[in-house]
Amino acid sequence: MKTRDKILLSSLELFNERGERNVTTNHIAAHLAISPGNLYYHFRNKSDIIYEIFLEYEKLVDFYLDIPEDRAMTLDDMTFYLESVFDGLWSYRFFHRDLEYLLDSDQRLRQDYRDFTNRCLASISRIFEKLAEAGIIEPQEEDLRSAMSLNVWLVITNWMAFLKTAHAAEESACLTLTELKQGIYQVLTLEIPYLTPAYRERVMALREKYRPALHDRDDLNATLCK
Amino acid sequence: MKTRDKILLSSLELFNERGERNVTTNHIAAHLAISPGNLYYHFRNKSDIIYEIFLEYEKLVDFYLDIPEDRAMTLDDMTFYLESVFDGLWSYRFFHRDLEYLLDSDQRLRQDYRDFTNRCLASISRIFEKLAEAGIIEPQEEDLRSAMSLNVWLVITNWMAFLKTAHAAEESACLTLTELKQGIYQVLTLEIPYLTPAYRERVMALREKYRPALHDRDDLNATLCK
DNA sequence: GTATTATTAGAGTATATACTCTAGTGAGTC
DNA sequence: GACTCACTAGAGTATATACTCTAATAATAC
Repeated sequence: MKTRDKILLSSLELFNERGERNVTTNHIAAHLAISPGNLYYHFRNKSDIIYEIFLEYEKLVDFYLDIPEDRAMTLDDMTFYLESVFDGLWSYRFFHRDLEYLLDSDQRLRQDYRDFTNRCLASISRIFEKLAEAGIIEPQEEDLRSAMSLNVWLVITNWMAFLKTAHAAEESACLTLTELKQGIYQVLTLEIPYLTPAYRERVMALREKYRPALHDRDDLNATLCK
Repeated sequence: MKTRDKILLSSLELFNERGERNVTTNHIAAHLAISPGNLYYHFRNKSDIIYEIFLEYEKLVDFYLDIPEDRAMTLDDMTFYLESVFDGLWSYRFFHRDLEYLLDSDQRLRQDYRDFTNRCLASISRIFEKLAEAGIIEPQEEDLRSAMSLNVWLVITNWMAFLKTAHAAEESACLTLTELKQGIYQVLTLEIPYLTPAYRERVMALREKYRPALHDRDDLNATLCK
């Protein structure tokens, strides 16, 4: 693997693990056992590394959220979208953590992220529309649909922060993809009132699969997360 | 005013304006025209300043979210809760921005914030319960009510981050309380399906008051925010 | 007044951080 | 063998950051 790609990979790994704020370019170089000079041969600065990682993230989510227009939408599609988006969020989880700072220090990123958000919102709204066409949810006026889409987006992008901050015993590193996907339970909660009678049972059953475990997770975590 | 209080006030002001990450103890001292030594006479370190500011924030929100148990809830109560919570969010807006980092660097804060979140969630849930008792929304099972409360919390705490990141032309400083309160529109969107026929019209009218302006706000901002 | 205590200034320190500069090395080309 | 060129090492730099230390001044108690 090329040094350049190794830098991107290690950076992402370290950022996700410790948070961008706690990872310096020297840390990245040390982690790869290369010199800082070498790192700066491949990237002009830290922002450039982050920007390239964002482009990957963007590409991934755009790929996941591609809506097929030649056929009706199924419940499986919806499940796929939810699972995928949370997968993406997990793989690039450092990003939303320090989002505001990152956008403040890179105007390119700010602009691109804005467009990205708008594309995501449009996709979510389109998914709702197609779910209605498929008779899974009741059709809604566009106004309501976009407000709902925005709420879905807010829940999705804030779910991880909630997990990491609301559970005292957990360190940041101490978070599993499974827990993250309990966010799906929250998203489906938003849909409940709009489900058609024909699909209500099936969606509720799907939602049940993601229900957070009831017991206090602290003990479990103690064993799971060293 | 005591130097100690001035430090807290200036810190909050600078944190809100520039973000905690961009404000050093030296900046705070310089802003007050006092020496760093003086600042460190009053506070052991930066974390202690942040912690005390959090305690204020916590106290304020706890005060706002006190639910009177001796009478029924009105629509005005609900409006007050929403307005107040967003006021609090505005006054201490730096806090949620760097939340994860702050909690990672101060265990007291982590524990306290966790308890704070849980109290807020309980209050939101209790508000829903009392809104149902008052015939404003349909009563719901506890399960659903707590999932809904959590969604409300996620929307509220993430609304500002959304505003600051989704609008490219806006600098962080460039955000008004009015815009922030459009978050109320989003929260009321969550309630729509649960409104009783008796109150539906009134709540929808209330919601309308917070609807975000339709036009592209960039031009307006250019004039409003220097 | 004198003693004590609270407060303040301001220079200083140890460490970290993002990034630069110079001097290479090694693989391929002619 | 001479030359090129992508790549790398590693020491070094300017600046910033959180925080400390000492000495001095103001406020208060007796």
